[in-house]
Amino acid sequence: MASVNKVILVGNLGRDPEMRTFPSGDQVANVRIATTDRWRDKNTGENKEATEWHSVVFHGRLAEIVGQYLKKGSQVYVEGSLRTRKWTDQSGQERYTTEIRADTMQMLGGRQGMGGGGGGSQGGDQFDDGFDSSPRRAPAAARAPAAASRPAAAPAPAQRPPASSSGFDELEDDIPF
Amino acid sequence: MASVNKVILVGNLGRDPEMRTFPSGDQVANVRIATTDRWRDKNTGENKEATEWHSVVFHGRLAEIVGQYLKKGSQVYVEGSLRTRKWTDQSGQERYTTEIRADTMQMLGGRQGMGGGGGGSQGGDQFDDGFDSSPRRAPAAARAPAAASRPAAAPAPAQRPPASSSGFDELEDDIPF
Amino acid sequence: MASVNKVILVGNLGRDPEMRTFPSGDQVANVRIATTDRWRDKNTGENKEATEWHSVVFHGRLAEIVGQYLKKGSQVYVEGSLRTRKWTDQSGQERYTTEIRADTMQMLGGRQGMGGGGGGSQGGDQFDDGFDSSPRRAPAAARAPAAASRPAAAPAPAQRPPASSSGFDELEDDIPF
Amino acid sequence: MASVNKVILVGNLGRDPEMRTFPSGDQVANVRIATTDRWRDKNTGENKEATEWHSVVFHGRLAEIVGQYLKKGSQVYVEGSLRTRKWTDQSGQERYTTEIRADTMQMLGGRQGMGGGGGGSQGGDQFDDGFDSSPRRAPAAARAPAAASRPAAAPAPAQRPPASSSGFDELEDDIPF
DNA sequence: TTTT
DNA sequence: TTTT
Repeated sequence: MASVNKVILVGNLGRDPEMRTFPSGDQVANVRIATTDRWRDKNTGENKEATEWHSVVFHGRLAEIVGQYLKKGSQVYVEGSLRTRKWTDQSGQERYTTEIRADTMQMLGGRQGMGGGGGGSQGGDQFDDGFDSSPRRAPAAARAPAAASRPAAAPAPAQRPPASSSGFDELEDDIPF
Repeated sequence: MASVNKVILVGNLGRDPEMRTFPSGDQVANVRIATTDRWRDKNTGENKEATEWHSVVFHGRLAEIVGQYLKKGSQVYVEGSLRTRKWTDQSGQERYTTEIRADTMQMLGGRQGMGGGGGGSQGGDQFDDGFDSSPRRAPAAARAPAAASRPAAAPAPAQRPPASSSGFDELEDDIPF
Repeated sequence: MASVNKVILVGNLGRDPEMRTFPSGDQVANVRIATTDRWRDKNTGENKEATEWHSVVFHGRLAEIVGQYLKKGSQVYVEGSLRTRKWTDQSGQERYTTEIRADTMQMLGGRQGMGGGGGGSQGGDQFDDGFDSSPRRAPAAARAPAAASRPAAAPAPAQRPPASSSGFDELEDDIPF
Repeated sequence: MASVNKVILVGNLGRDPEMRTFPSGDQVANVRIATTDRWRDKNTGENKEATEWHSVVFHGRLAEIVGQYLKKGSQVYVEGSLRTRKWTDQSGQERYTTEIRADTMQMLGGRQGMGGGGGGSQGGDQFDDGFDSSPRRAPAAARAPAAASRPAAAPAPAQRPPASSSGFDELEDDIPF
């Protein structure tokens, strides 16, 4: 059946990416992204705001880029799809966590939000290392793998949802997100 | 801070909408929408598929339209934003549910998936009854209220997440979704 | 520089796709898609509508699917990017034509709008023939080539814009669109 | 008929906005936005890039914000819809120009790209003057008017397309864009 | 937990 | 005509 499952976010990282590396060398990056709505209350005239936090998962080459260039505070554009994972908590109850699986990522807003220590000329945010995460013409490696397999994540008995490991069988380093 | 929080879905209703009506007459519609990915496994060559289920909440005039025209199986285009609600389950544990708050809705694919009993000419899906849910030029009533207030939903002590009631204080009829 | 150039359409084909085949066997499909806005005039209370026509270009495997399954009247979801081509008309003047280069396509709304003669069970629109044009997990062949080259189309001296032939050098059959 | 006509851009202004003011005081802003794709050529291995230029039209309160805060070089997120206008050139020939009518706008990337002279703390891009152009909860004034009427622009006899003036009858100051 |  |  024809279907579309698409998420588009522009927001800021709440903290540095959580990286996990697989024995194969493949990486997964988990990131928390904040989006904030601001509006004026019709009745009271007050300025209001509400922040939404999103869990975003990056795979493969995209994860590497995230680990290398993003840090707490970075502003990013992310395009991906929703995935709700089922897991079992300590008490044996089924629980659900909704994540965004990223397909593309664009760094926004100059170097101020970039990781990697390098100062560099404020105002730029270009990658000069041969990769490209443009939505349309990016090399395969800079986008999510197009037709990855989709095994269920092995759920861990935890109170917090287990880290997403879609598409991989073993974790070298399982930092819960 | 500049931010974007946008979801676009094309999928089918898993069951009829769950409607709730407020004393004011305002309505909320909760809907489960399925999106299905199909792909061929690179290694085995097998055809695979995975279905994702999304909880979508409609308010106001949009909710009325949903209640009137959509039913189990209806194919829809939905545009909205992600909202994660926190609630407390029976055992006192904090839990989270992620929903899509719909801003616009478009019925797709002819009358076959429409509610309301009417047969009508198969193949069409035009509305000729004066409302309009077009993304760009819809009358205010057919889109989500533009600058609604955003009080926290009053969480109910339940094992399932309480029905979303953002923006309203009292439920006339609280069907858990 | 970080950038995003994205178009999302849901609309209907104004006529059957125009197909062109290259000596290599590659195909290009040109399609005209109508989107219609309806709204009620604030001042007069009249119902109004305006139709927008979009030129959409499909390449490679996507073009083949379009040629095989879409026809006049088909309802489709298209995701792509904007491209403005420059060409020279008969009088030597520079002119510009804006097209949407499609990355993904989803057929909507049951078989009523499908080409290929087959009747089939009205109401469904599932493909069971091994291809997949889902936005996320589609096989490479059903999406636009990820990193195609981008030579300028060779402009033809015509009053109408020449057919788009980005990425190809020779046309076997040059039907102007 | 159900339809969607949506454009999402992240790019930079090629020059300062062109502002026009109507006798009523309403404003229109015309902006040129560049999006750039970069990719590595599969065959030659060369880094390539192509820039696409988009004409974007803002109305009402959004136009005012654009005039006040954006300038050449500003990085923006724009959401809108495609509109192709027909006009007649000097020689009497019908010509077409495709524009993006903006519905929402988000400034990206800190103050480095902001107009208005003010230096301020680099890295910020917040508005502190009571308006809000957030996609979801913005006050009506900061988004495009929801149900504006849609009269055809009065075409001017020019070699370049006449400036877009959808929704307005008279121009106080007609700077061609 | 971000950002302004 | 932008940006890196």
